[in-house]
This record gives sequence, structure tokens and C-alpha cells, in this order.
Amino acid sequence: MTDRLTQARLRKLDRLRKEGLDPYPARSSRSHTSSAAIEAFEAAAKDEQVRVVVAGRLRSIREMGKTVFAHIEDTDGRLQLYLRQDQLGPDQLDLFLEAFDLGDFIQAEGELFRTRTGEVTVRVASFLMLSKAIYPLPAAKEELVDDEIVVHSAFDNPEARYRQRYADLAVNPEVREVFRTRARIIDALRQYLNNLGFLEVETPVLQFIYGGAAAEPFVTHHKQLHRDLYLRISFELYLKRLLVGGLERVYEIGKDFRNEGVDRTHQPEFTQLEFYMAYADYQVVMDVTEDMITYVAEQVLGGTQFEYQGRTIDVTPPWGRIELRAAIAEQTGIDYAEHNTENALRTAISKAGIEAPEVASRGKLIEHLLDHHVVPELIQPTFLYNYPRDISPLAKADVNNPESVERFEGFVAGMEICNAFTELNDPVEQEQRFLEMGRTHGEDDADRHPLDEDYLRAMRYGMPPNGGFGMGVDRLTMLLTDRSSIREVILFPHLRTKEN
RNA sequence: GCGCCGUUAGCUCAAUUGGCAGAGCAGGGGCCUUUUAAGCCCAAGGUUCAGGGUUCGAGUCCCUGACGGCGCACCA
Repeated sequence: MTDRLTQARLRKLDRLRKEGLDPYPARSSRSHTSSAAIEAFEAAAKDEQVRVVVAGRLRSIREMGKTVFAHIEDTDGRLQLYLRQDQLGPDQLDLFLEAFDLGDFIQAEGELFRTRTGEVTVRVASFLMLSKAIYPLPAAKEELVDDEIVVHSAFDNPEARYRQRYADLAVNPEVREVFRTRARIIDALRQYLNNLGFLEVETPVLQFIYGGAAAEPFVTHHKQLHRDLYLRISFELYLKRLLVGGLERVYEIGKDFRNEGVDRTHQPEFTQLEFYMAYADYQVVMDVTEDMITYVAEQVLGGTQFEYQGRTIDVTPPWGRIELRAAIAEQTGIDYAEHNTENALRTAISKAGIEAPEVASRGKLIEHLLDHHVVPELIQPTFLYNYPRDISPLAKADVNNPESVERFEGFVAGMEICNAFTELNDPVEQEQRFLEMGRTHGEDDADRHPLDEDYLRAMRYGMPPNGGFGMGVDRLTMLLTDRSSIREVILFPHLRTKEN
């Protein structure tokens, strides 16, 4: 694109070169970041001169005749520059005014002083272009009103922001903050699990047999082997093989890929945390979950209460714990334990005037009731526990109720954030469960599970009893950054390609 | 996949019933040596998402498509 704005900047680029200046020098000699410079000035004695070399992106220029005020922005804030003709000479000031634009990266050297309005400012003795921008950043201006930053002409079109996240980050500081928070969340999760003696591991992304979740995989192809491969849909089956190998506490934080619909809480590529804990059951994992989320909230937000979409959420333990059966009965009046077959349950649902999918097992019907009539009501952190066996093929059955498994899910703000269970470690029963899955799913059913023989072989060597846990890190980040869309917490969310 | 809404200058947005496409900021020219959305003056800036159609005349109405937002559906 060479519109008039770009052409103007290209002319300025030429001008710099004609002056013998490199518009893209390889190095800077920065001595202070913006906040380090301000701190150094505040700490200095009254008569002491503080000389700094600062570097950053030009974010504002206010020309006032023979002086110029400007702000640069760097990693930790903004710093004002003050350029005077009597200090720099007319040629240098002209060069600045004629060849430097908003968005350029520059370096400036000079002594710090405080302006009449109290702002710590660099009295610029010399300056240097570090990187000339030839496209203008999306215009956005900030005004300070009563210490609140009011943004004018904000770059806030979601499509443009996601497609050009670099520009979004460059002009929207709150977006940078979301991703700093995201990094701190992941860091806190690691700290928490490491402190409990968990070992962080990495397992294959490319798999010949996918499993561990009910999801449609992405298919790719290995050229040399002439075979299709799948991108993983979960880490579960590999992490549990590690328990067989004697690693008692393992976790992985990484990407899962699911070839499914995209919406406010789903992206085809998302970040998952899974951990497996030998000699723990789902009750222990519930305790760990509460404790872990509390730790993360305290580390990241400094407390356990936060605002999410206008509501105050408090993750202080203990979280609500309700049996799934009771929660569904409470919201729908249907006690699924009284309806032991698909047909009986379907009749009860229809009597209650509730719509249900036409093709669904009893477990799927229960899940439908859960998703549509219970989950939206679960605003404060809540665990629902004891799930139907037929939708939980990797979870251990309740010895007192073979149709139920020791499984729970955690919900916050009407959103599922985690899923966990006492893991099934009986190889004979696991094989049986896999075969049941094969029976209840047709050849072309996306949920049909390929039978992972090697996983069964691993389990036959002996797997310790254990509790497993999976959580969407993106959704946790949504909660802790008060974002309503998963796209706001993923740097480069998936969008359709568009010609332009 | 379905429904509703949207797409106008670099950015944020206007445009009456179908009647000459505008503003602020950014950019260009000028004035201004402690300003901070600096201010003032001047000039410029458009494939109105794309393609068809209706009409004397379409940003506006109709059709098709692209992309996006929201909702629904899908999501062991």
C-alpha cells in the first residue's frame, strides 16, 4: 500500500538517508527504561543532574514553535521528551519535526527535569532514529481526566484488532496487560504444581491414535510414513502412561486442537493444563483445584475476589459442591436416577417441557440438561460431582453405584473451567469401556473413539490409583482478566482468511 | 450449519423519505520556547466490503457472495 500517508513517511525515510543517518541502526545504547528513569530522578539529590539514554516508540508529539514536547512509550510506561531549538540548534529541531512520526522507535539522551506541570521529562540533548515506521499506527489518543485515561478514537474493531494484533498491542495498553496477566497465570500454575512435587512433561502433539476426550481431531499427513496423523485432542492417555512408568505426579501445559465450532468460549487451538496425581482420588483433586485456583488468583490479582462481567466472583475455598444428580433435579425437577433408560429419561424430559436432542444416549441427555439448565446458573465457583458412566469412559466407577463414576467438573461464571476424575486403572474394565464406546458410536460418528491398544498395554503393566485433572487455561485467563471472549486472551485467534 | 446485526477517509464515527458522501483525530502547509486530547489559520484526503439488480438518481431498497460481532446448533 502506498497511499499518501505511507508516501509521506517514505519521503521522510529518504530524507534521513540523505542526511547520512541510518533509519534502522542495529543497536541502541539505552541506559534506563521510562520508569527506571523516573525512579532515578526521584531518588537523586536536588542539585544532582540525572542523565539518561532512553528508547521507545513515539506516541505523541506536541509542537510549540521552537520547542516540542513528545512522549515515548516503552516496556514499562511513558516518558516525556522536551526538545528546544536553543539547545539542539535549528537543524536538529527541523530534522525531528520533518522526519520523525508517531510510531517511530527513537532514542533520546539528556538530563531529567520536572516541568511546570510536575512531569519528569528528558531535556533532549541528542536523539536518534532507531526504526522508522512507514505505516501510521491506528490513531488513538489518550486524555487524562481525573487520573482516568480516556481513550479517543480507540482502535477497537475486533476483527482488525485480531488480524493485526501487533497494532492492537502497540496502541492498546490494556491488551498488553491481558497477555502479561496470562503469562503470570501460567507461571503461577507451574509454581503451584512444582511446589507439590509435580514433574512438567511434554507428550506428542502428532499422534496416530487420538484420544482422551470426545472431540473431532485435525488430520495431517506424514509424507515419509505415508500415513495420516492427528493433532492431539487431549494429553490424557500419554500422561497416564507416565504413571505406569513410575512418575507419580506429572503435568503438562500445552496446546490441544479440536476441529469443532468456534464461539465465545471455544477456539480450535487452545491451551490446556492436565495433571495426574498417583494415590489421589477425585475428592483430593477437588481440594487441590480450589487451592490451586486460589493460589493463582492471589499471585496474579493479589486476592481471591474479582469482578467478572459485572459480577463479583469469589474463589475462596470451599467451593460449592453439589452432586450432579441433585443439581439437575434442582434446576429441572428431573431426578435422572429415577429414569434408568434413555427412553424413560427422554419421556421425563419431554413431560417437563424441555427440549432434548433427537439422538442421544441417556448420558448425553443428562449432559444436555447439565449444559443448558444448570451450568448457566453456576456463577460462584461450584463443583458438580458423580457423573454418568457412559459419558465418562476413562473414569473409575463408583463401587456403590456402577452407573456413576467418580468425576467432577468445576464451573465459574456459568462457564465450565475444569474436568477431573478418579482415573480408571483397571485394564480389563478399560478395554470393556472402549469396546462399549465402539458399539454406541457409528462408523461415521465424529465421537467414535479409536481403540488405543498401547494405552491398554501400559495399563496392564499396572497403573497406580490416581486422580486426573484438565483445565482450559484460556478460560481461566478470561475469568481473571474479565474478558467475555476467548479471542481476547489468545494472541492470534483463528479467523477466516480474507483477501485484501 | 442456522438466525439477527454490521462493514463509509489511516483510526473512531455521521449522512433525514432514495437527491452534491461529512466531522474529530492522524497526515500536509503555516504561527506559537514548559505543553500534555496543547491551541489557532489554510489546504487536502473516498472503489461507501465485492458483484449483480431496481431507479432519472443507491451509502441508503432488492439479490448473491466475502469477512466480522452476537445468539443458537455442534462440542465422551
